[in-house]
Amino acid sequence: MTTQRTSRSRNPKPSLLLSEQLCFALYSTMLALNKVYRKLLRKLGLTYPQYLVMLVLWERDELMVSEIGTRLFLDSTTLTPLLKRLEASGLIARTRAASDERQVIITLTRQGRALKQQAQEVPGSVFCATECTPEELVSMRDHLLLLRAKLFKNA
Amino acid sequence: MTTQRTSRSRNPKPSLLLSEQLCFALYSTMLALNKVYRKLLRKLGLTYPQYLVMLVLWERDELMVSEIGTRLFLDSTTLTPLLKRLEASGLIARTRAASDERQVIITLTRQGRALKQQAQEVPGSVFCATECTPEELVSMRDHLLLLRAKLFKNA
DNA sequence: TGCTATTAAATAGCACGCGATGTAATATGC
DNA sequence: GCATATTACATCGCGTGCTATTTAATAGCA
Repeated sequence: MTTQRTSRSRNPKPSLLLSEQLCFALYSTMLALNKVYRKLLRKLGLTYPQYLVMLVLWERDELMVSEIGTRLFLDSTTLTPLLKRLEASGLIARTRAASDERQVIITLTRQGRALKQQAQEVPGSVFCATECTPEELVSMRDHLLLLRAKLFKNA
Repeated sequence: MTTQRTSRSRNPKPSLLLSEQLCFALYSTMLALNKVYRKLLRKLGLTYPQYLVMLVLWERDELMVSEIGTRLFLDSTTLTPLLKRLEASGLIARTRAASDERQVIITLTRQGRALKQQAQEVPGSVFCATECTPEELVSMRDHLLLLRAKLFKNA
């Protein structure tokens, strides 16, 4: 048996205690966030990952599958079926690029562009659900982005 | 078109810009974290959610499914098949409680208890992958726990 | 030109995570 | 004591997210 120390003790060491772990805090907060989004996105007919794809396309239309993947840290394995569902919903179109037949270009349909109006209220609703100040949220975001970069580097 | 303001502007308002969003930072950091864990847990034959269940059981053995669920914020829909897989791996046993036949009591097997030794190195490896100071990690964890509580309240 | 390597996306299979629903055991109310 | 409600799990179906593999198109190069 090795000695367990909590991260609150004088000489903190990583432990197997669930309550101590940043990772579980991250994981379970993500579950909570998903719950909030599920409720908000239900009226838009979107899941959270689908919403993320729409956010990307509302910023810049006509992207390759892999370009969307780069922005969202997802690969074609995840995106291909997701994009087919968005296509089936009538929000996007998938067309092979003429210049390079390997590429599938994702384009917003009129309906997909129109959905942006309904989505405008989502960030505000999520903001309210967090009960945080903008400063707190920006601070957490920036710390997370730093952590994300390091985790990807060491993955 | 409504005016978009970034959260860096003087009067911050929640926006549809991906790069601005705490939620995407949380989501994508979770993906990165999962990558790190997958590599570490592969030699233990565990997924991250399975690892979480083992953490709970290593702290306290002989728990009901719903007690594990309460600790991990997961319900029987997720846990039942997961626990069956852990049972198939020989790490836990599932037995109906005599006092209340509705309850399924989860018990560690000898092999499940033994796995704790191999798991001892995991938190340290993850800690290294974060390249953060313990103080930074504790601070992020506590901010996340606060956020989690608020999100569950408003879900 | 023709052969090989690389790239973009898709497919198959597995493991979550959850909403909706079902089932069996226990608790409650009259 | 018996009908009803509640509780604890389980089942079904769907949508990710990933590993391993496949297919088709393009690039590179002798």
